Amino acid sequence: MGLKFYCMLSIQFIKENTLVVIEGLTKKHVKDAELLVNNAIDIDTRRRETQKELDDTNAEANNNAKQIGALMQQGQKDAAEGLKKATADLKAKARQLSELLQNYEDELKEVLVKLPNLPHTSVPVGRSAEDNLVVAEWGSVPDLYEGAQPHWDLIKKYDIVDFDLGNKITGAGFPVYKNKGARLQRAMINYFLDSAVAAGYIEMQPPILINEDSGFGTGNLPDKEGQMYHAVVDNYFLIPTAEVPITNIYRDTIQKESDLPIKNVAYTPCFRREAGSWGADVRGLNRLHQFDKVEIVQIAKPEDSYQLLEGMVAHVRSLLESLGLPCRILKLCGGDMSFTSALTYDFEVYSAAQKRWLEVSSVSNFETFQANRLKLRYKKDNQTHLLHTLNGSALALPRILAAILENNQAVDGIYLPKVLVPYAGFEKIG
RNA sequence: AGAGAGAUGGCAGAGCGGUCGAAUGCGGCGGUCUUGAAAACCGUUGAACCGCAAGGUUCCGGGGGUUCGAAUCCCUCUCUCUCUGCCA
Repeated sequence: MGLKFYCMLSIQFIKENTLVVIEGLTKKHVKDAELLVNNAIDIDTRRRETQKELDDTNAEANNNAKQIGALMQQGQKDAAEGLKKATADLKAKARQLSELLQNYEDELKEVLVKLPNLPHTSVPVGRSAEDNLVVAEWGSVPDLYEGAQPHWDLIKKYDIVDFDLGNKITGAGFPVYKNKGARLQRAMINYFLDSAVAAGYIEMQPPILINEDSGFGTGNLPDKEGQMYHAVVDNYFLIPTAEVPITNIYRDTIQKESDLPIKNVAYTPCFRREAGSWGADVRGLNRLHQFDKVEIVQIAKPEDSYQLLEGMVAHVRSLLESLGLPCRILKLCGGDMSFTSALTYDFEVYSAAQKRWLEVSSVSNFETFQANRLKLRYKKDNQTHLLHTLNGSALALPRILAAILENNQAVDGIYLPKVLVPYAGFEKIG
């Protein structure tokens, strides 16, 4: 009992905004949205009726128990015995009702868990990546010299990332960064962290293994179980992103209004099994099982969250501009958005030698979808309300590295973006 | 890893099986006093669910059990602390 729901959209919201919900779900291409929603409301009605009946039964039993206590003290044993019997019957009835209630709750949860978050009204209609909206684009693709190479050749040429060694130690998708490759990576981590701190984010260093409760909190369990590495002996999971431990810091809390918004930044390695997503065009640093990422997270009052989302977009944009990479921002359409997101901007850099856009950041507002699971709330006018959670990469490292290597290559070596030189301690690879 | 102790409201800390959602202290909020502040004094102060409301139900680490009745008794799990061992 109590709050055992791990559902995402709250049933109250669905009841009060049925049409909006159906419309939103349809935009996300949920099949039979109307049927699912009506079914949920139906189950909830029965659930509430059962709960009322159970509460009444319990109230009566409690009342009896009090009377029995009083009778015993007065020494009226016979009267007490009679009441005891009646109360035992009530208990049996309550047991049945609470089983029934549990059934309804499970049934409801089963339906609700299948419903994704509703898209923000500004989300473009569409089914796939093709329908995403380009909302900004800047920088120009460099003219590469004759004989320019894709990054998977460059890393061999300059001996800065070694996949064979990673294979030997672990397996595919676990590269070893060497020499200036390792130093450049470290430089980027520090640069990204410092930039976020300068923008008002509080830096955190969370655990990179999480327990089951945390996995449920951010919605990575049970759905994406197969995507996380699992340390079976202790039943811990390796994080797929810093979002998971950072957001879970605030699980099951009631925040003070004056502490909002909360802004955190964290660097962590990220681990993804990427089961089933290995394709022909996945080469080199484009997709890895372990990679480094700096993540920004905000927890905000509902009325502020979209403005703060724009602030996060601006922050990521300024990072990318400072690196001098050609870049574009996409507003994802309903069909391409994640299950949990209400609005997502993807950032892509153009990697000149492989002639491809690479996603390097994804900035999202989840509104109350995660907060509902997390029980993350704040108090206003003596009432508790769910908060909004937002996060974004700022930035994911390997693809940035790939783009820098490819775009900045010259006959005599690879030149680092100027902002990274003081961090790296060198200005050229090769 | 071995031995012992413990888990109660924002924190600290009480709680003979019935009158305990829980004493007390601190903190928070509101007020009196004050030119203002402090002090002092008064009041207020957990969460979820059902209900228009009155009110009701549930929650004292998690799960299960005994009982008419459990924060209080029993079982189990998890976690924390102290001592011993081991080790970045």
